[in-house]
Amino acid sequence: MPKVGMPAIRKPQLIDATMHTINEVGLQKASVAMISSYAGVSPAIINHYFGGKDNLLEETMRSILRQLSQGVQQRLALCAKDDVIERINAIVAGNFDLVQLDSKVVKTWLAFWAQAMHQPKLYRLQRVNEKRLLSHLLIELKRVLTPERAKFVALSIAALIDGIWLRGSLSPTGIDGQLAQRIIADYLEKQLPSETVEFHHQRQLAKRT
Amino acid sequence: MPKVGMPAIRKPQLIDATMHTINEVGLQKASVAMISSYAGVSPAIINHYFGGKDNLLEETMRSILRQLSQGVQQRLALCAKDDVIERINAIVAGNFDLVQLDSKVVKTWLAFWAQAMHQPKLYRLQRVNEKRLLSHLLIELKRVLTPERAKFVALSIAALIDGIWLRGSLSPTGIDGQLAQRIIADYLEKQLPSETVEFHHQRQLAKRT
Amino acid sequence: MPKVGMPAIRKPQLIDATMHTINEVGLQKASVAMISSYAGVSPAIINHYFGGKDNLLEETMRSILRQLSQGVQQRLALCAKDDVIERINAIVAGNFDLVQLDSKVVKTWLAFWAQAMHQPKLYRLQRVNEKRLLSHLLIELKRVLTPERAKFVALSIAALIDGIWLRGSLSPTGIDGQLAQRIIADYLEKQLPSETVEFHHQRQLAKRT
Amino acid sequence: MPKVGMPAIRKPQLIDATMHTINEVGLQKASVAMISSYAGVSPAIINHYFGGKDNLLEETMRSILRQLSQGVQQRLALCAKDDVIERINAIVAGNFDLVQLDSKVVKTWLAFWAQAMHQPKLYRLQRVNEKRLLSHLLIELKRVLTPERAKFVALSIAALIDGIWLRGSLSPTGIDGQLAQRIIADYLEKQLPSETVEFHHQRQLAKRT
DNA sequence: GATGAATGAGCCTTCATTCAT
DNA sequence: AATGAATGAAGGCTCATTCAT
Repeated sequence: MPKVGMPAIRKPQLIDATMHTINEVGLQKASVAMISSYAGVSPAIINHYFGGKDNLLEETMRSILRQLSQGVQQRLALCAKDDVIERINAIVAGNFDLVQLDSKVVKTWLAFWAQAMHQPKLYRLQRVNEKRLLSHLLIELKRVLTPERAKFVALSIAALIDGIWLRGSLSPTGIDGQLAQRIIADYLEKQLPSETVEFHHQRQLAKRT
Repeated sequence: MPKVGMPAIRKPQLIDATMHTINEVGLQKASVAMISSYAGVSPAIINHYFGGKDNLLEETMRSILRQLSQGVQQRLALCAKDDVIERINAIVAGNFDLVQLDSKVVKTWLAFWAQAMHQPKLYRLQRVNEKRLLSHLLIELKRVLTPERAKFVALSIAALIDGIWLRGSLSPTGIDGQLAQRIIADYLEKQLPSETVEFHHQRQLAKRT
Repeated sequence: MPKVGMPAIRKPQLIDATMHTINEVGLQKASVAMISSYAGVSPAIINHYFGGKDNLLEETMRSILRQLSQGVQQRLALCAKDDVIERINAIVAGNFDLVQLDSKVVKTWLAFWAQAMHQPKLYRLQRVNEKRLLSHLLIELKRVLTPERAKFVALSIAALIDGIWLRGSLSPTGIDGQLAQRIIADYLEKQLPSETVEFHHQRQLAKRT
Repeated sequence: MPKVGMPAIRKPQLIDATMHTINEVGLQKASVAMISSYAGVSPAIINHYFGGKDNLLEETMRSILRQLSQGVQQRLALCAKDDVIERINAIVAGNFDLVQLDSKVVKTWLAFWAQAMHQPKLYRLQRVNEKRLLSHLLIELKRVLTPERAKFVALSIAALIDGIWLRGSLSPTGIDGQLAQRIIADYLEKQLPSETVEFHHQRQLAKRT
């Protein structure tokens, strides 16, 4: 009987090695030889477990997106159903989760974003993710704004999230998640009806006591 | 008897071919063979004029940044010195110039952005550009906001610009420059002192008559 | 507690899988992975039972040759000892046995023939087989022809057998065993002494009544 | 200006190296590295001139078939139009031309024959060649035999040619072209009408005086 | 100035085989 | 007995670059 359960060990190990390698040298130079050598295994292992480099890359992207999605879902689950601002803050916080701000993850993500334009599979993954963010935001905003205005604000917030993230990715100091949340909170206060804002503030005060 | 002035012909020709090729197949697969074949010349030409592929890529990035910079400068020159909003609108418009929204340019830029993280020369170019945008915005905002607040708003606008641009780059319908300008104008109205906004609106009305 | 008698099950199973795979993708692409996967077992099994791919291939060739030899022997055993033509027909029929005309067998054989030139073990197998055919033919022909003439005719018949087989191997309609037997019977009638031919015809007539 | 006319030098050189290598180690082990090393050039050259190994192999097969075809055509051109036997002998002689009997060519051909079953391009080449031989023979035979009988005899001669060739390919002494011609001449004498045979013999006698 | 020839390094992948379980 | 894990070697191919012409 052979060693069993290795896939469950090797797959995440190789995905991590992939992100590590992309972080170090970039996607272009991230060869299977480099990735596998970082993982301390033979290059052939990648084909054994993923059936090719492309699949490994796709699974790596998928892994990042899964983590992002989970981070948002978990935060939303902890929120009150009726505090729109709190819920949007949760969505934003999920997108600036510490895991997502790790240099390894940031560079991998950006590399895939550029790559996605020329690789249908990655493109689809990216699009799904992009639409999910918008959809999450819209669900909340529609409760306090007209549909048209809700869409406008959702687009703005999504743009702020991605913009801050993109600019931070290139900054030597990395992405400032706290600043991101402040910027977006500030934006929200000015866009949402005052009752919504008031309601949120009072809930926050209540929490602290 | 060498033909004179060839560099002035060949260099832009090859830079254009580079963008075209990146647009078609992505940076990863954009080989010198492909680029030169699109330009209708021999691969050796690239080394002749640029001394290597890396330099060609750098010059291509430089060319895009130069165009961007010029677009902003030209628009600013046409603005009143004292209408902050008009000037910021000009900066935004420059960043969403039709030339910059061309698929060729968008994909090339994004490719370089991802690449910049692992290539010092490109990194420096990108940083300069990034700071220039912020600096342009700050100059205007500081005239109507506290330094601290000005920085906060400048970062937000820069994020909105890059975020809209990034999200649009992946969208099948491309980047919607008009929407971008509306989102940012809306943001400005809510962030700037009411006198500043009033002043701008009256100038606009005056212009039309 | 090892299962006993497994070799007797596994070996033919793997030999059959080998022929099947060669039939499907050719000898070049018939990897142990493919062969074992068709057999529904692990690739390591092949080394277990045959000690390597080369041995498996050799055993496969041996298996085909054994079947061929048996087919001829069985047919000869049913013949009258003194009817030369009937006996030669039996030899020919053995070489065009339905088992030997199966696409799997034909392609495997041809692949080995080409291979034999560069692999001593296969070469020896092939030579033995080749000589056996000639020898079988000579034994019969020498009873009715001069030794010199017998050799000449034996070579011709062997060539006809192999030629028809080879040409048929490439034909989309496969090998026409019936036509082969007619061609060779026709050839024999013109090469053998008329008494021999007469004797054969009368025996055939006698059989039917 | 670059070196010109290299393709005309390199292509035959590489095709020759291919046959040489197949002769030495067989098609399976004939890697581009080996072939190019024998030709004294870099492996990349093969891609430069043939665009891949497959094309090189195909061109090699084509080259052999072209030579065969030319050998037959040239011999036919020297024959009297009305001497059927002489013409068939010419066809046979063309197939047993010294060039075609070279070990290099024989092994290459056999390798391709086996390969052809799994590679459409080679298959087509082989089929064309096979049909051409039959067609050449039929043209002559139909002038002296009924269509049905002509086809029967043509198939027989083609089988004899291929069979003698195939058996000789495996023989340590190589292919005996002279014996082949004697066997087929003998066959013809017994299959063709006596006038045809007579006419041929008298022409031969006349030639010698 | 411009080119096709030529190359060496590197990449992804396949594969026969070994090994621990 | 049988297997999946794992590997090192090798294969075909791409590519940026150099060079003679």
